[in-house]
Amino acid sequence: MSDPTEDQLAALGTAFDTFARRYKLADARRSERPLAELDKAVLLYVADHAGCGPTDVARFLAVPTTTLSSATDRLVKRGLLKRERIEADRRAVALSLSEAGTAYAQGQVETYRQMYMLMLSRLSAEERDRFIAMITKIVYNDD
Amino acid sequence: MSDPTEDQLAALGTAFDTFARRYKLADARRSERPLAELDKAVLLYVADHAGCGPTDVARFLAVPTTTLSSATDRLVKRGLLKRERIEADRRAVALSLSEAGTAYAQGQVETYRQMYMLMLSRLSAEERDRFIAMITKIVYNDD
DNA sequence: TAAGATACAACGAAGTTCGGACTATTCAAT
DNA sequence: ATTGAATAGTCCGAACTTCGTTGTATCTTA
Repeated sequence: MSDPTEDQLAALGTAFDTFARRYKLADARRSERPLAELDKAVLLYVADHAGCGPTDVARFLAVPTTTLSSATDRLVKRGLLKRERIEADRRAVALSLSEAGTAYAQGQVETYRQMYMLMLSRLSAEERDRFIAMITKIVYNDD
Repeated sequence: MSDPTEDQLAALGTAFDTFARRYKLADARRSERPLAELDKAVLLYVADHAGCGPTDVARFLAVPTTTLSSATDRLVKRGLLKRERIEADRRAVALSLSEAGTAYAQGQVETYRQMYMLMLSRLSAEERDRFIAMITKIVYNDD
């Protein structure tokens, strides 16, 4: 298969660039100091992996464990995250969201949902499926 | 036109999520301490807008001017950016890239180019055009 | 020509990242 | 059983970044 043309590459570049600046989504909880980017990522990850350990999260997000420790500290301090020692391995800690953390995560997810909605609404019904299929291919079929 | 389905929204969400983690591109100049995200953005902007002022950049990137001042400071200190008083308005400063800055920017652009290349290479020739058309529609036709 | 708007920079407080050192456990191999 | 190595996490502190406040020229305009 022939290579993409320079025009295509350039077009994709400007599109992504604009994209990134445009869809810099706002925080759920306003008023309070917004969470650090990392903290939000941690929250979202734990939302889908209740009981996981800090190391799991650190590996997934590709940050040093000490950095992740800071993040969980902040989240616990804010009452969004729970840290519990577990029986099976007493060195380990199990992370899970508190009531408030769950609410925050849901708000965040909802915000994303609306953003995606807005994006897809620009495409026709058939285009939507095609677009999703393509971006999925790009994301997952990469060596 | 009917709304996107929940399935579509969910699929797009996971795709983007993975996308963001996967394509966290490395820095051009390794070895030295990597530039802050903001600094890279500034460099890329100035590369395309030689002679612009700090305020322009700040507005474009949506950060406070003081923050941008810090960024230009760092860049100047590293020898990547030049700051020059201009005649027309002596309060103003004209930003432009130094030799090294230009090299850095080019390296960065090249890295992006390769990333886009990798992405598009996953699609067939016709898909590429369609994909670019769609993402462009999404990015630019948004209220 | 004085009052106000502009373009920036200096300073400093508050926060984030992450390497190094340290504690508590668990595992593995005598 | 015992001990030496790996593991899970945390604590500490240095180096950075962000951004509000304050201050300084320099236009602008009434």
